Amino acid sequence: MTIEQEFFNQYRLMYRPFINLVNVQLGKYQLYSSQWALLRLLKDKGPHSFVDIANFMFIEKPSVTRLVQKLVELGYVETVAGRDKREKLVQLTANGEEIVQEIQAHLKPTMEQALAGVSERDIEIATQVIANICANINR
Amino acid sequence: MTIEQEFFNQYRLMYRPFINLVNVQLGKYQLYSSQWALLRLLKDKGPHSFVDIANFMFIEKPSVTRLVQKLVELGYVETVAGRDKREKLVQLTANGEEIVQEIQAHLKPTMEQALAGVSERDIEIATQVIANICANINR
DNA sequence: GGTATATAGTTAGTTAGGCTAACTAATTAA
DNA sequence: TTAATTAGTTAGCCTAACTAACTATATACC
Repeated sequence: MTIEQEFFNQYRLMYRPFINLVNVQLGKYQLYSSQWALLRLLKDKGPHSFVDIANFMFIEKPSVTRLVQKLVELGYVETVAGRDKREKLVQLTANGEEIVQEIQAHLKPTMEQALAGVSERDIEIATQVIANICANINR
Repeated sequence: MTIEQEFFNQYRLMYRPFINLVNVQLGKYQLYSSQWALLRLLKDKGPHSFVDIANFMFIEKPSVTRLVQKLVELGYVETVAGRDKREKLVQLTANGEEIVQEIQAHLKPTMEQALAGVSERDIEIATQVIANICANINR
């Protein structure tokens, strides 16, 4: 097997165990990892329109609608008027801001344990490799 | 954001685009990436029981049943008697062996292009990082 | 200005790819 | 010989996406 195949093999193999682990931690907040990914995006980069979110997360608009609906129900995000009457911006509520911080702290030890024994340098390299692939794929 | 969070963020972000890319390539063979993962396991490591497959792929037994059913339909794998009357082993058919080789060749350029601009050394490091996380999570 | 086209978001229905619970058949331990 | 364990299956559920087709608003073209 080539090293490319080996990489993608390992990549795929890790996905389910990882998502399951995160989902267990998020259960406490009635969240799933997809919703958590959106909360993190809003926290890191501020309010976004539905289309922007779709582009950032590499998912389709209807998927964004559902994610946002659920997070609105939970009171973690809200929508406000955008640049014209069509556009809506999604942003964190005050409660959402708090919850994101809390979850981040809650997840930290789990993430650290998952990466136990891996040097910071190697984590950074792996992150960069994946970012490069993302860029290559979504060109 | 910590480097751990950054890594997992990137990791998750790449998943769908990658799987979609692979699935498009596999469409030609009426396969999805999950089925392809199983074919590759059988190719690399020979016949396995259902329980072994579940353990190797980190999925549950019923999921294995469905994967195998589909691959049997396609004529790529077959089941044979195992060590006792309960156990069944899954193995590639002659046709399956051929198809795996063909698909591997077909996927190669796509995989190489996805990893364009990434050094072999970094790919290996990234693979090792992910393997370590897998080991940490599934302990 | 009026019509065609494009854009933002929604709704409805489908899919991949998992899961758990509960089952049967065969095996092993008490 | 009876109870517990193990291998695989069936049925039904769930997440997290997808496409197609829709409404409402905005822009471009003649």
